Amino acid sequence: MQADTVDIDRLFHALGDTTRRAILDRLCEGPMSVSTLAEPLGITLTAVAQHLQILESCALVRTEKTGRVRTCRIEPTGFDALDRWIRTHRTLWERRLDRLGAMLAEEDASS
Amino acid sequence: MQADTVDIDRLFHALGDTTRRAILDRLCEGPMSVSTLAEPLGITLTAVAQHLQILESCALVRTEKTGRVRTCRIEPTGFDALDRWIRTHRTLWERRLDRLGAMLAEEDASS
DNA sequence: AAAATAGTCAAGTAAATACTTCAGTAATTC
DNA sequence: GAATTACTGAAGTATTTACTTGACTATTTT
Repeated sequence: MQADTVDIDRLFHALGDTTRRAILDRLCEGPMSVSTLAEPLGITLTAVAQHLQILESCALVRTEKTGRVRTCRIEPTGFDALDRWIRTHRTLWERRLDRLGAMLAEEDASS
Repeated sequence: MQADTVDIDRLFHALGDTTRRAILDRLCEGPMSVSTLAEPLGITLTAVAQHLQILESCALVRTEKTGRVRTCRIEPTGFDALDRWIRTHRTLWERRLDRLGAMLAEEDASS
């Protein structure tokens, strides 16, 4: 497993959870504290902090503590990595499907 | 949780596993049987079949049994759903970041 | 300085996940 | 028709995951 693979693993894992996607969606409204973020989620502050650690570990969120308040905001870096993965794989898959299509067309022509 | 959300949950979960991504990558070479697919993975046929069920349940793979052989191939439907999710969210996030940028610019101008 | 607020840390728990083994079944091949 | 091949199904296990509680620290507010 290469270094790059680990990141993609973490990214997909991070995004595979409804609560974490809800946190990301919420952060689209703008930067906010952990408590504010937690309020409508119906889970403990501790749980939210745990989710934030995961989101931060794959560069989907950035947080910064000032005084007693930790402010969270969206970080596009992780998102870019995901986008790159998708683009690469879409290309590979489409190339494959194109080849398949060409093969079928050839079969048709020769029948 | 809406129907759409369930699908995205399953998609990300499916892609968050190294073995399943390896299966997808392998299937770029073309359609192949479960045994052929399993051979270089170093896990049992049963485990591979379980992964395939997951990949099939979110339309990343399509399989078809003829005789005693089940042939697996890539299915772009699930991939399209993922791409849509990414595009939508990229837009939302970028819009937010633009607003932030504008706010910072305004601050600069007024100081 | 006392009380309230915002978050953190450690430990525990229930459920989910990625496997396994072993015993089938159905389709080929010899 | 006997042996082999390709897969399927049920059941079990170790690990991970998403949470919880409760005790703690550090920062504001009063």
